[in-house]
Amino acid sequence: MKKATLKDIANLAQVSVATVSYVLNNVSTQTIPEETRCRVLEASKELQYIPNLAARSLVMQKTGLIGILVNRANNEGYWKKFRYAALIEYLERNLTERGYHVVLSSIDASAPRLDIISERKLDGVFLIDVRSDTFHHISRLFSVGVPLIVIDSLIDDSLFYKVVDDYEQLLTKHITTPTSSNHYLIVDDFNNIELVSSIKKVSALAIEDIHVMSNEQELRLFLNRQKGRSGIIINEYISVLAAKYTDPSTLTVICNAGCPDIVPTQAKLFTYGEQKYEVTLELMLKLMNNPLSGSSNKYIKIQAE
Amino acid sequence: MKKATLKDIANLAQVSVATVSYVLNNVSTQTIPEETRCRVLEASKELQYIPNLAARSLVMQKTGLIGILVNRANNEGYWKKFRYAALIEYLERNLTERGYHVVLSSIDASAPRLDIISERKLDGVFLIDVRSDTFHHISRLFSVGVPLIVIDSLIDDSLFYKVVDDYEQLLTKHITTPTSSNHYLIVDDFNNIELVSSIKKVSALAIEDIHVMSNEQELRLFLNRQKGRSGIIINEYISVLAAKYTDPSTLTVICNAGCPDIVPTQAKLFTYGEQKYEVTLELMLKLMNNPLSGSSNKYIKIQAE
DNA sequence: TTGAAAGCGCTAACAC
DNA sequence: GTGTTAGCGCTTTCAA
Repeated sequence: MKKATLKDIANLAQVSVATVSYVLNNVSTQTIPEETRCRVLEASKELQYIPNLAARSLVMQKTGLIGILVNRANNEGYWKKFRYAALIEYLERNLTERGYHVVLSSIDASAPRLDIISERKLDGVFLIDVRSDTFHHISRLFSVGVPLIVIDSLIDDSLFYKVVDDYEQLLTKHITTPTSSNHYLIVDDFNNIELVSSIKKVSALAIEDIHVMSNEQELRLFLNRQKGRSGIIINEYISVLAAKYTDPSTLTVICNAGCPDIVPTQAKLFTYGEQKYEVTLELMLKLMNNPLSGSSNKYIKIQAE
Repeated sequence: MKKATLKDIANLAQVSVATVSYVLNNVSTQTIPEETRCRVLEASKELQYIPNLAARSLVMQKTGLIGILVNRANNEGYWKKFRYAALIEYLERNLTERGYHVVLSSIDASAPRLDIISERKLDGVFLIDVRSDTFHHISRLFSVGVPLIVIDSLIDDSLFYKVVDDYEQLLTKHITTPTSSNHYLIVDDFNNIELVSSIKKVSALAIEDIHVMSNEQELRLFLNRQKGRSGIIINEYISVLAAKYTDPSTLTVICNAGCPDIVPTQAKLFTYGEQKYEVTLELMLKLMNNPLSGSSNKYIKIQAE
């Protein structure tokens, strides 16, 4: 009933553990006669051998584990809770497909502990919506040399790649045209306040026309003050809430949670979706193959669709 | 630049690795004088020591890894994609809080490979929405003795615990009362068809009054045939879609995705939520402490709120 | 072509 | 009290 090991196979097949390892891993530098190869393979099948990846990791210095670390605060609104569900699902599914295993871990936004990266010897890390004021904790990780991609966070740092939606392009070119600037804007409440500030700024709207999401009550109060105006909302889940208090046809929704389907039908919408996920994934795969492959510009800006 | 190990600390503190291990793990059977304890602690701090959990796992035969395995098919509707986002978030957050690390892995619903459980030596496993016709692959895992909880799946098996929403109680007691049975029902498309069948059956509705979700087009056609009737919908994301084609005030929504907030405001709703998650988590914690703690009834039925 | 053996970093039994 | 040492299961060098 005990799990079979290389040793068990070696015993059964009457060879050494080394040989078993060679066969099972198809080591190209070794030439094994078909006869022994078969004996080993058969024994391994009979014993239902499954390798122990912890042991392998120890010697290989590679774990095959990729971390997705999401900054979370207590009692988040559901729009925050679901904001990264689609991204996580995409990354996980594609990484799993490629033979990696994904470790999902929420980290306390106000006191991030990233020990998991070293403890588990993660081969790569996605760090999502991180506060920049806590980011210095992380800089020492670079010495560890782990490929790390920061998502949805503006950070003053030149070491790590950062994938971030290009709200500027969207807000200035497509939405707030000079001729129709009588808008209000509802901004998603990212943990990374620099991102929030940046969005506020590029919107070129007055302070009183901008609301940063906090809770339903505040949202309602803000919307009540905007009667008759049209609005831009970042995060489709927030738009669902907003539709309770204002006419959806006056809304333009910027979908950053990968679920445009829930946007009220009368609203106009833009989405950051699949494409963002693809870019993020490809970047990670590239970084893991060649940790030093680095362009000087570490910001990857995603265009909306 | 290289990661520090116990040996490095031992060298620096002028003690043996054993002593270092004792100190760092607060081994109660050993009595260490304050003086050496400090030396070790200091050295460990200076070298920024972080334990290698792969090595520890190897000797302890415990990895501290919990798997959340979600059956997924290709090209799923977004209602399926988001169905377990809240559950996963809850389990992950609470498990992480307790010092475990969560491995998230989608497995191909039509050809599940559960090697990950043995490979990674997971200490516990949640298996979500699994097809029963592929479940026999799994039975041998019990010999491994891994605590495994099956979620949202009716399975003919007496070994594993199964957490499942009690649709029967809800449908018979609360919704389809004898006096108002002129309903239609839209059922979420679980991979576990036994669950779908069971829901159909307990609803006591005629075949033509039941629609199993497949895609938006089919949903629309079905709803067009139900003009003027009231309907019950399982899965709040599907209800959003349905609201495009029918009057939301005629709908009763059973929320199984943890996001009742998106349900159209005019609709009536029931939810399976937090409570389900708590029960699932507690069961796992219990099972991990005492793998043999088993009541004979392996079905845990969750009541709606 | 095969195998003995060193060692990845850690724990714990046992000797001193 | 502290250190020595035997593993945990695996890969890989080097010798046979």
